[in-house]
Amino acid sequence: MSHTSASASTSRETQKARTRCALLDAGLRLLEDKSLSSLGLREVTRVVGMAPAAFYRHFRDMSDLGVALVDESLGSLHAVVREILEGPRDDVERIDRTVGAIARYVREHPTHVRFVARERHGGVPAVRAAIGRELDRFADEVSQVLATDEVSAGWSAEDVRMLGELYVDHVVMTASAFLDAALGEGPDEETVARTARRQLLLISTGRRHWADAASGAAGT
Amino acid sequence: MSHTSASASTSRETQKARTRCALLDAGLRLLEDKSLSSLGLREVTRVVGMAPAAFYRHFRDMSDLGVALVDESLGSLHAVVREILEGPRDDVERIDRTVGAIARYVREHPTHVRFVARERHGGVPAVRAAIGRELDRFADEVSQVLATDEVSAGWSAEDVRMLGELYVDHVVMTASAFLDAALGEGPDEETVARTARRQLLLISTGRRHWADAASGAAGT
DNA sequence: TGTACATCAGTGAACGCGCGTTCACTGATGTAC
DNA sequence: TGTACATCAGTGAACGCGCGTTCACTGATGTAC
Repeated sequence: MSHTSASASTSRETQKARTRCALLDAGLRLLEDKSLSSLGLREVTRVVGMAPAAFYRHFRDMSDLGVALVDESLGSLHAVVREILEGPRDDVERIDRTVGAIARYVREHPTHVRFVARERHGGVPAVRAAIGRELDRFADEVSQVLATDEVSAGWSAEDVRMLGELYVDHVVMTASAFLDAALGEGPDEETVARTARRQLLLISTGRRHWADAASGAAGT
Repeated sequence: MSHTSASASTSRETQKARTRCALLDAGLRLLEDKSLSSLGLREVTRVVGMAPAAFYRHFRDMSDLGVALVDESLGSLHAVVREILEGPRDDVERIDRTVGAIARYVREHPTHVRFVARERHGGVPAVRAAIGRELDRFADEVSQVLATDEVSAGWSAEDVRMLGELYVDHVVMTASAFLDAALGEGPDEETVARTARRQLLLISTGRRHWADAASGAAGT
């Protein structure tokens, strides 16, 4: 056995976890005004206050640290998505809840949101892939719940999925807009919220009347 | 006068323009697999085959070159947007035209699309601002045309604008999805096109029935 | 047309700097008995 | 409990390298007369 007791982590293990966390925090902070591909290993260790070589005890390279940041960022968002989906299904109420939850999430985790928005199409393939995979899982989850709504009766699986993707993309756009608002770029928070609510309402309206349109243009 | 004739450019001027263009081309090519903030001045001049110092005859720094690339990229997209907006207004036809035009644009200018998608939230403030400004202009243009559609009768200016933004955001998302398809990441081109068409159809449907929904939730 | 001068895109050498990675090491923590 | 050994997170010095920027320069092109 490598442990003194069954589940308690040794002080060496916890210390290592603490350092790893410090590296992730420092990375995220530095990524506020630059992209991952231009962030240096030495910059990160300098902020943490450790020797550059120690970095390799935790990550293979910066791209590896980036993937860890994706897990951290989109993991915390997962709880928010669940919260939105589990509430009552009334259109307007669900929209208010969604936009409110996004606004709060951005306010509480601005650096995570910034990181994901920036690296989603960024220059580090492994990180791009990790983000794409997570967002895909969100679309799955959303689609699954949407499928059980009354208004989705008779919808093809493909149509439900395209709606789920539309919602997920819209959430990402809105989060990014809230972030700009928080930084004084673009419209203020209340304007972003109002626009987002109206856009979601419009999508909901389309959804309610989908049967008419879809039958007319089936198969396109 | 600084010219021999009134409007013909001297061979010195044309040569300078050619070199500038070569720098932009080289930059765009190199930006296929990295982001602007990690692209070096020496990398660009090396590809063009000139001394690093000559770079300064054309751009103050890489961020300056980036802004020039934004103008080039979104300038060429402007023609496409006009083309879409000027055709017939029938829903399905306009949707087909839109998705087709995006697919063609991405096929013809993949590097420009990649660049804009990547730098829209990238680490270079001046470039981010330039892209934001251009996309805002697109939203203006789109909104202006949407406002004259029959179905927009009675819409507030704010609602028309939020719809315009929804369309522009959707175009950017779709372009980015087409690009991934072209590179073998994610679903193939035809799947992307079908999804995009259905999503636009859903938005159109919502638009046609907006009067009902908007009156019920006015002011939110 | 010819000549003398001005302009300026591009050169090439030099600079100081911070980078990623390697290596043998230290010393605290954990393990075996 | 005490002792001898193993593990391994973190150190600090060293390396070669490519970077952005500067500078005085060259020589083709353009201008004035």
